[in-house]
Amino acid sequence: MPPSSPKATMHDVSRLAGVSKMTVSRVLADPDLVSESTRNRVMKAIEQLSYVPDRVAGSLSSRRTNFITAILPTLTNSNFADTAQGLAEAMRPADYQLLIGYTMYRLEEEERIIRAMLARRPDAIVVAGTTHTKAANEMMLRAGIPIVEIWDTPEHPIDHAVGFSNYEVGRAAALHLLALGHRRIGALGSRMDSDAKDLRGESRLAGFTSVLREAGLSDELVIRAGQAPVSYDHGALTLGILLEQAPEVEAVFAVSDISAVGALMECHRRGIKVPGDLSLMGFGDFDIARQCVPAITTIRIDAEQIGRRTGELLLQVLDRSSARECAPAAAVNVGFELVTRGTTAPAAKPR
Amino acid sequence: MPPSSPKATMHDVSRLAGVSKMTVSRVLADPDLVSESTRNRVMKAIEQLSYVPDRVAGSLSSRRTNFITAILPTLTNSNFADTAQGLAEAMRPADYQLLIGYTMYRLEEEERIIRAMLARRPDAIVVAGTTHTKAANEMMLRAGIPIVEIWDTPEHPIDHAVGFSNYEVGRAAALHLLALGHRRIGALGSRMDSDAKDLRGESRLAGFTSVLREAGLSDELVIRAGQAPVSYDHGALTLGILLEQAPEVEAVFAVSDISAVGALMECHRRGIKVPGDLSLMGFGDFDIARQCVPAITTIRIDAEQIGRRTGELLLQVLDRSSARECAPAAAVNVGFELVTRGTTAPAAKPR
DNA sequence: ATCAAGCATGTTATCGGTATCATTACAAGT
DNA sequence: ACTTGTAATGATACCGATAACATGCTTGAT
Repeated sequence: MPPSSPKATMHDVSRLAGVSKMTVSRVLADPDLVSESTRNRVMKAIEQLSYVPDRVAGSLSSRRTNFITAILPTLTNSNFADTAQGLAEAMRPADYQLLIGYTMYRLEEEERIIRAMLARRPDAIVVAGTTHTKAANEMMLRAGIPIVEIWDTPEHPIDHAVGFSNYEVGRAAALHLLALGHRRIGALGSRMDSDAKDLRGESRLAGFTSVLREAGLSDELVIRAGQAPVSYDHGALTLGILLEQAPEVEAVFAVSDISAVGALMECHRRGIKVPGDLSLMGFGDFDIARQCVPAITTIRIDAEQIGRRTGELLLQVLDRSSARECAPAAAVNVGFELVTRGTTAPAAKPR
Repeated sequence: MPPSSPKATMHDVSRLAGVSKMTVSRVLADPDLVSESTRNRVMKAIEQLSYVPDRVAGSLSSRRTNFITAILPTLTNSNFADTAQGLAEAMRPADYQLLIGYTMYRLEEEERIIRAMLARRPDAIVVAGTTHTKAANEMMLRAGIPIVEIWDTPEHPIDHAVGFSNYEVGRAAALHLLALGHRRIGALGSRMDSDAKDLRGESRLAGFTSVLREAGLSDELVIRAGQAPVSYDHGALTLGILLEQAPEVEAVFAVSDISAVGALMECHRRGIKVPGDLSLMGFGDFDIARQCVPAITTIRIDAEQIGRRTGELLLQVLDRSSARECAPAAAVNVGFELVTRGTTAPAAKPR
C-alpha cells in the first residue's frame, strides 16, 4: 500500500481558493450558483490539491446517500446479472450507486442482508421476490424509503413492483404442452422444504399444476428435488427420478433452462429422442438454451428490462419524494413470451 | 412509500437505557467492555426502539467504511460474476460490503468509476486488469488504501495482484494446437482500436502469436474484429472473415468460449467438420463450452477462486494496516488448466 | 434619491456516530 | 492504611460535509 499524504478536505480547498466551504460545496453541487471567476478559482484549487469530495460526510449531512440496495438470489445466474446491470445502467445518470446483496435463495439470509443494508441508509430498496420473513417486511416498511419488489407480481405489494407473473408462466408452459396433444405431463423443480428455496420457480410449478388439474390430468409427475439454485446436474437427476416414476412420460417442463439443458443431456445419454419420445421445455431463455442441439423451447423474460424499468420507476419516485409528494405505488408487468424451438413437438399418436 | 416515523438514534437508545451514547456504542462494537446488566438494558432499549445504527455516521467518525470497491468489465460474463461472488463471500464474515462497478471494457469508464468510487472512501480497491489510464493510476495511488489488480499478472503492479498470466494462456493454446500437428493456425479476437477493448484477451492473443512466430509460422491469421465484449455473433463473424482470408486454415483459438461457441455453430452451418476439418478451442471454461456438441477444448480458470483469494488477501492486509504495519505487496498466481475436449484433434495429414 | 428584489457569498448549527481521555469505584498488594 | 491497578462508564471533541438562514452589494423601478 502506497504511503498516503493526508487527503485534502473541502476546508483545504476553500482556504486555497480564498472562499468559504459553502462556496466550494456549491461549485460541486450546483455550479451556476457561483460566479464564473470564483468558480474557476475553486476549480483550480480542487485540481491542485487533487481534492476528492467525501460522500460519506456529504451523505450524513444531506441525509441522502444515493445508494440503492439491490437484493437478488445470486449474481451467478445470467438473468439476475442482467437485471442488476439494467438497474445500474438506469440509475447511473443520476449518480446512484448499487449496493448488491445476494441471498442464495434463503429467506433468513435475505433478512440478514436487509438488516445490514439498512444501516447503510440506502435511498431505496429493490428486492427480488414477493415473499419475505415477517421481520424483513417490518424492517422494510419502517425504513420509510421506496421499495420495489421485482421478478414477480405480488398479491400484496409492500410498495412498488416490477416483474411478471411466474404463475402465468407456468400456466403458459402447461397450455403449450397440452396443445401439442401431450397427456402424460411432468415438471422438474427444486425442493421447498430446505432452507434454500426458489419461490418463483415454485410459483411457476403451481401455475403449471393448476392447468394440469383443470385438464383433468394428474400432477403426480411434478417432481421437486434438490436445492435451489438448480444446475445441469439437477436437471439430469430430476429427469432420472421422473423416468423411474413414469417411464411413459411424454412432456416435461423444467423450471429453468439450466435444468432443461441438464435433462436434455440426460435424454441424449439414455437414447431418449427429444422431441419425439419426449417434449421438453424450460424457462428463462438463457443463451445456452438457444445454442443447444436441438434448441430448447422456453419462456423468455427480459431480465435486463426488469432492471431498467425498476430504475426508471425509482428515478421518478425519488425525484417526487424529494419534492415531498407521495408517489402512488406502481405495479409494472413486463410480461413474457413463449419461444417455440426444437425440443417440443406434437404428440406422436394423437388420441 | 410508507410514512416514516423519525428513526431512532443512538442518543434515543442511550436515554431510554439511562446510559451515555458511548456505552451504547460499546455494546454494539465490543459487548465485552460493558457489564452484563447494562448490556441487557441497552439491548432491550435497542429492541424497543427497533434501532438500526447509522453506518454512514459511524464511517465518518471512525474513518472506516467497510466498503470494498470491485471494478470489473461487466457482470454479464459468468466468469466475472463468479469472481464478484467469491470476493463477496470471502469478505462477508468481516462485514465488508462490495461496491461493484463495471467498465464495459472501457478505460475511460474505468477512470470515471474509480473517481466516483473514491468519493465513497472504500477501505480497498479491487480492479480487473493491469492497464489503467494515467489519471486512474494516480488516483489509486493517492488513495492510500490497498489495491488489488486481478485477472492478470501485472509487470508493474500498483500494489497487490491476484490472477493468472493471460499471455501464458495464449502460449499454452498455441502450443496445444502446434502439438496436434497443425500448421495453418489462426485466432479470433476483438478490435483494439475502438473505445471498448478487451486488454486481457489481447494479451492472450499476444502470447498466442509469440508461439506462432517462434515456430516460424505466420501470424496473419490472427483476426481482430468487433468490439468487446465478444458474443456468439462475434465468433461467427470473425470465423467468416478468417475463412475468407484463408479457407485452408486448420486450427483456431478464440479468446473466449463465447466466441468459440459462435464459431462452432458457424462451422455447423457451413458444413465444416469440427474437429477434422478444423480444430477449435476457446478460453474460460464456460458452462456452455462443456455442453456444446462436441464439447469445446478450452482453458479453465477458476474465476471464483480469484475472488476468494483476493478477499482473503485483503482481510490480512486490512487487518495489518489497521495495526499500522505495512503489508508487503503480494502477487498471487492462481494458474490455469488446459482442458482437452472434443473440438481439437490431431492434424489429418501429418507433415 | 429610495427601496425592494436578487445575486453571490458567508455563518452557524447540525447530521449520528467513534476516538480519546477522564473519572469513579472497588479489589488486591505491600 | 495507602498506593496501585483494573473494570465500567462518562464527557468532550471531532469526522467532513450540507441546510438554512443571514449578509452585503448591485441593479432597476418608482
